[in-house]
Amino acid sequence: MTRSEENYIKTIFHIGRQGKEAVSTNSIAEQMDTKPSSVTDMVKKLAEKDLVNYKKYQGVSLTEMGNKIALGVIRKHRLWEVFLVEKLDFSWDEVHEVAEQLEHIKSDKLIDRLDRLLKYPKYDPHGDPIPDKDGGFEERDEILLSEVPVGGGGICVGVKDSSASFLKFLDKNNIGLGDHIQVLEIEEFDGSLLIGIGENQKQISHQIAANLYIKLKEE
Amino acid sequence: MTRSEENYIKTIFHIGRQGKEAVSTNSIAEQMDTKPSSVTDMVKKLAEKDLVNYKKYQGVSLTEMGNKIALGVIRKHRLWEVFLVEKLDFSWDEVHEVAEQLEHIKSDKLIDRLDRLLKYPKYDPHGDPIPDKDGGFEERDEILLSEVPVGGGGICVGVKDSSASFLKFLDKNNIGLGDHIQVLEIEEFDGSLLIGIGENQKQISHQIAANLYIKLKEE
DNA sequence: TACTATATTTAGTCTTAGCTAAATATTTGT
DNA sequence: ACAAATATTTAGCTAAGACTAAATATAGTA
Repeated sequence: MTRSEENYIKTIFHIGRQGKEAVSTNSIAEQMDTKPSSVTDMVKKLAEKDLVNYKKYQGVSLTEMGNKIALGVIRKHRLWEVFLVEKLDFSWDEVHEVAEQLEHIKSDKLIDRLDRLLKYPKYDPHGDPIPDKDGGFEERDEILLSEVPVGGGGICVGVKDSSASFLKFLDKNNIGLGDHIQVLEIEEFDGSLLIGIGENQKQISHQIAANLYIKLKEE
Repeated sequence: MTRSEENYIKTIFHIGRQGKEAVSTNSIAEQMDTKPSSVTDMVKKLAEKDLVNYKKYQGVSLTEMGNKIALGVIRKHRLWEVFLVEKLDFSWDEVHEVAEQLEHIKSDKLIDRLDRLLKYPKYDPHGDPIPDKDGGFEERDEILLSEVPVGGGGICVGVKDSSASFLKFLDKNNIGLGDHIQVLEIEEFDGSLLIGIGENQKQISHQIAANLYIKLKEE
């Protein structure tokens, strides 16, 4: 697997939920900041290797094998992110770029030992689950804060958008994973929310709420 | 800098002592397991970028800039080796391959923080010095065990050959960095040595001795 | 349903970094 | 000093992965 092949596989996985859905040539091109024609070329090559299912004009999905590879790359990416935050004191908005490089390092031993060093973490710094060695996923039952009705609330467990700008915004506003959040009011006009977070109250836009994952309080 | 360019620069540095000496096209090709014609191509490209001094048929040396880049790559390589051994329990014969990949990761912050995590090590697991951020080297006054006269001795501080096979041999024979070694006899016939190592005595070939660096006991 | 807009693929080109074979320099040995 | 051996460079080819422009398929709408 070349670096480039791995990146295509990973992107196909991310766009079609877990690579099961067929995704369009254009969506891949857009996501990877490349041209549709380049995507077609690569997709043909991946189809040759039985990593994707591809029929002209019908979109692409991952095969069993392709899925395994995607999960492997994602596992590496997320473990490195944990490493960068836990061991090297990176902030959660700084890790992505570097992890994009580190995820392509080839060494099973390296990644197993890294996993051990980090004490087998289940989630990365953005709350995304880390696949285990066999590609097993721990899906959480979480919903977006924008879906929580007035009066409801829970623990903030993840972000949907993990762009640096969003993460920096959260830092600036003292919103982080593990925080207890309650929805106090929803503004009819623009969908903005008044939330209780810890001891404080805050007004946040609908867009913010639509990018925070909440685990509802049990029972 | 592409990965390939970095590897050429690094090789030129290693062959000509610190890149000062002009090295031949063929020696680069041999070291990198590639063809002389490929070396010529790349060397021209590096000369364009002012990273090497190159005159047709006269060999190659590093410029100031080329030297800086070489030291940066070597710094990264050796720091990663320390990380693999210290934090992930790799053995010293396993680190090279993985470090060859890790040395090309681009992030100043990453390498500075890694340095800090490892407590600013001065030497890698094979006893080779780690350049500091500005390319500063701490050269040790060390000599090869094969150069030590009968009766002399000191501390084993490094290996010249760091191939996996040699390092495994040393492990098998309980010879490691930090060991105190004394030369008791040198066999005329084949140059093999009888050495005292800790409490024990051992017979080793000239070839082994010619690949162990010794720091002579002071005064 | 037919026409138009959009999505996708094909064909041909470029760059990087390799290669082989042939040409040319340099070095060495007598 | 000159021929033979060796080292190096040049020329032309290849594969991966990208691009542009042109061709073709699909989808949306009147």
